Amino acid sequence: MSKIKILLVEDDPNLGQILNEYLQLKGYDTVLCEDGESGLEAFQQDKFDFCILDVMMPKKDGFSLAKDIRAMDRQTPLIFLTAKSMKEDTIEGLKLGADDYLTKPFSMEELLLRIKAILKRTNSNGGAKSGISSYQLGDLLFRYDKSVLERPSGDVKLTSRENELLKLFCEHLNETLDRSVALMAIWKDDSYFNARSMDVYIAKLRKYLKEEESVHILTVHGQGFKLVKID
Amino acid sequence: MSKIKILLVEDDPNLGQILNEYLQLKGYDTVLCEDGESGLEAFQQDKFDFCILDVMMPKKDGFSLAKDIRAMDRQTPLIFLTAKSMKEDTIEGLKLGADDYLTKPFSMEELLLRIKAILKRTNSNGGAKSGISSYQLGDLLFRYDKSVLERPSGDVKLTSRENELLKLFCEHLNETLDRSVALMAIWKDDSYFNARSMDVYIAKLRKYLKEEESVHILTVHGQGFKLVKID
DNA sequence: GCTTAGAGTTAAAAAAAGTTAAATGCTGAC
DNA sequence: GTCAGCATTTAACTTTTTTTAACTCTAAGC
Repeated sequence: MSKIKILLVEDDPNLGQILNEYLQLKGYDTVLCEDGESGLEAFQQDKFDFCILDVMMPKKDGFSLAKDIRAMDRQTPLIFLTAKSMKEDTIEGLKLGADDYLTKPFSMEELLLRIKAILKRTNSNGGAKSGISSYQLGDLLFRYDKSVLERPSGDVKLTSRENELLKLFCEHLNETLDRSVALMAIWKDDSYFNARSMDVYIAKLRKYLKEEESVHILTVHGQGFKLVKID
Repeated sequence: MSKIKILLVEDDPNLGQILNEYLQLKGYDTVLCEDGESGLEAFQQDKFDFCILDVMMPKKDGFSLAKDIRAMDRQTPLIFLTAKSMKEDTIEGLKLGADDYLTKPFSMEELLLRIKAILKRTNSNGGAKSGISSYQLGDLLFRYDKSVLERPSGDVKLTSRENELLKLFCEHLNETLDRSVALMAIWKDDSYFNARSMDVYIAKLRKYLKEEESVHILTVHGQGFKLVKID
């Protein structure tokens, strides 16, 4: 089993340094970023098993960063560090899908305990580390783990782009998925050509989903797409 | 617009009584239940716009009740009342989909503020999570979820602007919808050109609705438009 | 009744998305 | 290493959606 990889985003160089060294000492693989923007870049570049985000940071605060991370990925555990015990912040943070919350000052042991508790929980109850791995879409069953879309008329083997894109849609079921979010999540780069490439994949997915009446990808012009399931 | 209906579940008779009277005084329609089980029955019986649940209760605690409510209904706002500031509880509760959290003792004003804030938020961000996804307009059925207006003479596929605008009208049925409100809601920017663009869409919607005699978009000169349905 | 700002109508321009196929890139078998 | 086969990107072209513009009509104030 390889090392658990943690993204640590903390603007205070002292604290950041200390946390970073401590976590590495404890056997984690860490990446330390000094602000929200570089944190986002790092998250797009690599796969992480855990995120620790400071709330107050220059360029992009922790909540904003969490929102972007959550748009790309729904399950990576995420905890916030904050200066004061602000109830409003706690609630905001937790609604963004945080798993926990630490108020400064906190002890290293406390942080470690929280991390372990969360990893234990997410690893055990989800089976695999990567959360949900299959989605029911009417009569279709999308098996992300197997890259297959099981249909009454016959299964379709999905390519990795198709697979990732459909998963992203499933994670955002009935919500608009912004073009840029999808592009950054899958292509790691929001550019004209990648956008056109995505359009091609949208067409492919539509073709695969065509036989299921209750499921549609509809386009939100100028913004993105929405996978809609009607119950 | 009718009164907002709140389900209040609180086992302490004193606090329950006080909250109930206060909320009614403030113009809400309330139903008070003394335990989780009767709370669940009440929720099954009626439609509510808001739920306030005590966490510690006999028969069925607030979390269990919340879970049951969420199983039936994903969007009705829901806040918890709890005796102590227990972080674990807060997190559990928010993961069940709570919108907020109040620690006893709290002031009536605080409760009221939270309720208003949440209602405002959930009403405004309509987009993805808003409950209703289809509207009956005489013989026409507007299916927001599918972006389709179903008419006896044949269905019309709506573009995303048409879809959003018609939904906004349906949400404001028989009320004047201000130009600026619609522009901000859909175009995110209240400017001359967007206003003219909207006028073009008004014309399109009128054309689509023409065959249904009982439904009209009428203009309120200098202010906005009003979707009127005659029963 | 005249004036004017707001709204209605229509069509063209511009931007975004859909479609299809060819070009390119990648991977694994040989 | 080379080649076949598939995945992905690029490209050219089409269609749809949205915006802009020009012109007309109407309501409200004077």
